[in-house]
Amino acid sequence: MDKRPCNSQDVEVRKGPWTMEEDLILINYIANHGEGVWNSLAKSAGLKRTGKSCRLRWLNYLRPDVRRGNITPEEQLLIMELHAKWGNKWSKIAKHLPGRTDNEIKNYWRTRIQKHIKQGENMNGQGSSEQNTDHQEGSSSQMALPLLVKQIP
DNA sequence: AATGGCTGCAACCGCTTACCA
DNA sequence: ATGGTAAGCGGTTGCAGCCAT
Repeated sequence: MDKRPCNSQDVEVRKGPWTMEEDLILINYIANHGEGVWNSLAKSAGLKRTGKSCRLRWLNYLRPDVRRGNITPEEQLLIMELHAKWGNKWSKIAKHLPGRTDNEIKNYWRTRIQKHIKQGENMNGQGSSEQNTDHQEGSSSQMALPLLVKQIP
């Protein structure tokens, strides 16, 4: 993948944060034509973005059914249960949380839950090595689960 | 009021998987 | 059966905003 641009016309590829104008172009284009092959979609819509970038933006932010922020305690519990079961299979987990994206769940896990698990482990005085912070921690996250539900507002 | 550190989120990168000719 | 292409996925990074000093 990630081949060179096949013609010299599309030299300019924008990166970084999306502007409101770009968002609108993408939303309108998909509203009129639907999702398709992302690379050609990006071109046809006149966006100077890669198809990959368009897809990510659409799935994680622009889709009408995306719910943002305010992860409920129920969702949090579910995330933890599913993570204990499957590990870092974020997209799989996201499928069980309607309106939530894998990126959001991943971020939520890494920034909040993981931190609390570490704190919990430290409180146990184990000081256990940091190797098991990720998918190996299935068991430890399960143990920390009740603690977390109380701790996270 | 200024500033330095921390946190959380959006977006990118690189690898893997699925599909098609 | 094989090679090429697009999509999907997970990990990582950059940066804006917040908070403590």
